[in-house]
Amino acid sequence: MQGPKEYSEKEEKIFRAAIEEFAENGKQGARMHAIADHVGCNKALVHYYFRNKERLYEEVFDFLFSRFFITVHNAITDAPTFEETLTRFVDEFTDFLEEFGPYPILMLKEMDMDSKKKRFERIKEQTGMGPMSLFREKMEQAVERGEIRDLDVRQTFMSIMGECTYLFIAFPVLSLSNPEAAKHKKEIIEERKQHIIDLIYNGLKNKGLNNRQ
Amino acid sequence: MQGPKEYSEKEEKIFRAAIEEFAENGKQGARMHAIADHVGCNKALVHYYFRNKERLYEEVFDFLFSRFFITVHNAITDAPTFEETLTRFVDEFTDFLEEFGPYPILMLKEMDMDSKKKRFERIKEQTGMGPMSLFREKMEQAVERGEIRDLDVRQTFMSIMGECTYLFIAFPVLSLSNPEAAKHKKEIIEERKQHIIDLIYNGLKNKGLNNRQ
DNA sequence: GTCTATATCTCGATAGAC
DNA sequence: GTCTATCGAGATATAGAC
Repeated sequence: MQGPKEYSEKEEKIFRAAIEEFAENGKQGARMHAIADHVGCNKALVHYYFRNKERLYEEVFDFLFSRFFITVHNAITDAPTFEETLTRFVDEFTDFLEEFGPYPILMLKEMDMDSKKKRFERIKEQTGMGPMSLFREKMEQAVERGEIRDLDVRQTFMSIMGECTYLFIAFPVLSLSNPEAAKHKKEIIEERKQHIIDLIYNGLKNKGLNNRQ
Repeated sequence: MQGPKEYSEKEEKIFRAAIEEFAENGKQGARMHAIADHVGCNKALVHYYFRNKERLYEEVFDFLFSRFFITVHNAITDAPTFEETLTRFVDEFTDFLEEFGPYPILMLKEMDMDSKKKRFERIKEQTGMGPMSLFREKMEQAVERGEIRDLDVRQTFMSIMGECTYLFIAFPVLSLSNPEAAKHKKEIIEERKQHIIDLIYNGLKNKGLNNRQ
């Protein structure tokens, strides 16, 4: 994992710890001393590198947000079938969630509209077409060649994102009925990917007029 | 909306405000004075009724958690087709999320395993069979009568929950590209319900051997 | 039950030695 | 760059009048 700018080794460690701490406890719940402890240094050093909590949070937010955006963007590629496009998308987005947890998604609530809009625009400039437009393109092509049904693009996009994200939200509850879930996390994640691809692709697939009620 | 115990009028108002405040800002981010302000009373009164922040939070958690559990439980009913079972489930669960936001779901992360397990068991006693077992029953019946495919129950359950929940997580982002989203929230929610039911049911439906690749 | 005033505490932030 | 010590803001919590 790389930070957004060039970080010294210590700085990088602090930044990583900050990502974890914010992800675990939210903006307000995060504790500067917890970040310091995790790295094995003093609070003052965290302030030395990142000035204050607000700036540190913003830097973490920017990093995660652009990572998220770029991941989703890159995950939508050309492929001969929409099934393959979907497979790659679910695969890469889930891997992203595995690395950073569902927090990058949940963070979006914590920013005021203006900041969000600004950051959104800035990243869009860097990556060209937004993820949604890209996804729309692939879906519409698949509809045209008769592979899938003509469903609302936004809704479908939300469905995929939701199915992927939910595993990581529900994991603590999953662990209740299956205490060893944490051990088999990798396996569970791979199973989940397959299920999502199967269920969604089947839901989208065009089965011809006589099969559509 | 009813509180878990018998509340006096004022107590109930404070409790409601607390739900909102915790939902908006998380456990640590919530402010006692914000709750008091919202009700139009003094901080001291909040303490008078609920002793301290920790207890208040736990009471809110318990209330939301059992509401969630009971909603999901009641939403899974007998119906001649699985499509109807699914429709009712998506409808009721989404309404629950509309009322309380995605927070009840996210709160599950904030409790330690032991408390969670205890609360889980307690509610299970009250409601009899857990939601998952109920859902399993309905799905297996539908598989037997050839209505739907034989997919993993847990996975399918997660898929539905995820698709429903995500709208409320993504809403702040939705509002970015569509500033009037907040105004049409009701409409958007109803559209989303329809999409979810359509996509999932189509994904589950058994199309006969020759249509299964 | 409800308020004002205040005590107590937690945590972010800074000063200053090394 | 890194630490110790400490300040000060802001929040929770309590005491005590009404």
